[in-house]
Order: sequence, then structure tokens, then C-alpha cells
Amino acid sequence: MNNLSNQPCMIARSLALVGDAWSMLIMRDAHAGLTRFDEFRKSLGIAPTMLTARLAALTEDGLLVKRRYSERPPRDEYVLTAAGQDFLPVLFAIGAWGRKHRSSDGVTRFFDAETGSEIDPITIDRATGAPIGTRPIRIVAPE
Amino acid sequence: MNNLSNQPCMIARSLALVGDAWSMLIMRDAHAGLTRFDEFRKSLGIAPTMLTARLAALTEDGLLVKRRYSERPPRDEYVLTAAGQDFLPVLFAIGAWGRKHRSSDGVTRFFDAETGSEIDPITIDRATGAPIGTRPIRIVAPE
DNA sequence: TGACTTACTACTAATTTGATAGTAACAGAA
DNA sequence: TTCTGTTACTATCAAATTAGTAGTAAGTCA
Repeated sequence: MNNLSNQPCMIARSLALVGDAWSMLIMRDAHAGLTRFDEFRKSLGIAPTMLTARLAALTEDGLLVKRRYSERPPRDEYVLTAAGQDFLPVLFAIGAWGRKHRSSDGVTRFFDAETGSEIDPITIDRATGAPIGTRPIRIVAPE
Repeated sequence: MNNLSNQPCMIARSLALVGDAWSMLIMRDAHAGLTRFDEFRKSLGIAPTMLTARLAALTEDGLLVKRRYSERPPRDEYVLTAAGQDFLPVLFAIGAWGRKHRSSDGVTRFFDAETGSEIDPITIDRATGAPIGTRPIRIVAPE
């Protein structure tokens, strides 16, 4: 795609980084606990060239960090940064949408890793607590 | 990409439909009120071939409907379905992420179209009200 | 020494995307 | 009636991206 990162809209700017399915799925797997090249490759069935490129891009953009976990032999893994962890609501919103509009047989479910309770994500307005999507909105870009 | 729509994970299945930047941006513009081919084309700077393909895919997948607004000459526009409207939280989550981690100069802002009050989207667990992203999670796919 | 692991790169084919131009079906003006 | 303009596209082809397979580097383990 073209020059998304130069646009004023935050959505467009963000999509420049994660606006493709592979990146989103890598983020999903990273949140599920995967860290290593081969774990991602096997989980996603992605060509290694693609995976190398995506991991490098996500690292470059600060969603992942490359961490050396073995000196001999040299081995690196990819772990979520704080910005990467903050990406989870996006995945949840997508999952919640799919659950509502695309579920037929089984659905992917989310659980709190510690308490074990199931999570049912919903996006609301922080101030009023009103769910997003129930009222018409106006999007305003600067400049 | 490959066979995302056959995967068990709702996130992957959803990304088969909207897992590219153009589709996301079309959804954004649709929520901002655009309906016509040329409105989308000018807003996005997208090649008409691409736009035709994306609009057809989003229509096929039930996020938009094609509505004839003029018989002579024949003219169609694209409007959000209920499923399409429900996609708004995804865009908000992406925008909120970008606002937090990518904002430098101006940021795109969201307003209630009727009351005019600004919206600050946040994704929470419906049951507990706890914000998503503050605790480790476990993702469980069926089968 | 040989098999195995892990994180990749090289290479080539297939597919998608992008850009430009053009078309169909009209409306309204001259 | 011809001319210009509008809108929603399609055709065509070059350029870029993606996918798939194979191979490599730097080790470990038996």
C-alpha cells in the first residue's frame, strides 16, 4: 500500500503497521505465549521469508523486541513490548465481532490466565460507559 | 493469503474478511458517512480496480449492502449493514491504540454525532468491567 | 561422525496491487 | 443535436508483493 504512515488519521497510521492479516495473527500468537520463529511458523503455516519480514517490521515498530535467549548457539526470540501488549484490545474487538457475526461451530474463547474466568470483551466509552456502536458517531481528523 | 476462513479461531476467520488495510479504511469511511464509489475512491486514493474488488468482498461478506439510489441513470451506493455497524469497536480499538502509541502531532478524535461529546474508547470485560490488557490471558481455540 | 535443532536466507513462481485509460449510461447546456 | 460533465465502474499491463521449496549457519547431542 501507499503512504499510510503520513496520514493524519490514527487508524490509518496504525494500519500501516498492522494492517495485514499476518501481522495481526503474529500478534495474536504472541499474546497466546509464542515467542520463537519456529513456533510462529508452525502455528501460522507462514513462509519463512514472510515471517522474517513481519517479525522485523513489528520489531522495528516497537510491538515486539528481539531477545537473545541463548548465546551458544545464538538463538533469538520475540516478546511483546508494552505497546504490543496494549494491542490486545484490538484482537479482542475483532474476536468479539467474529463471535457475534461469524460463529457457526466452535468459537475461540478468552480466559484470564490467573483466575481462569472467561472474558467477554466489549468496547465502551470510558466517560459514560456506553457501548460503542449503539449510537452514530462523527470521526474528526486534525488539519 | 491462504485459507483463513477455514480456521477455528474467530480472529483468523474475521481477518479473512477485513484483514487488509483497504477493507479497514473503507469500513472507517463508511462509518464516517461515505457511501458512494467516488467518495471512497477520492478519500482513499485507491485504484478503482481495488475499490471494486473490496466493495464486492465486503458486500459479499455482509458488512455492506449495495443499494440503488437512482434508476436512471443506474447508480448504486454502499451502506453499512448491522454487522458492518458492529465493526466500529474494532476501528475504535485500533484508533485508541494508535492514539496511545503513535500520536505525535494531531490525532483523530471521535464524537457522538448527536450529543457532540467526545468518545474515549476502552475495551473491558463485560462481566467484571476490568480493562483488557492489564492481565495475562489465555486464548483457547475449539477442537 | 552423523543426525537433529533453530533461525533464518536464496531463489523462483504465482499472485496481488497499482496506475492509467477507457466505457456505459445517462443529464443538462448550447 | 452535439458537447461537456457525472458516476460507477472495466481493461490492460507493469510493478510489487507473497508463497513455496530448498538450503545454510551454528551449533548440540549421542
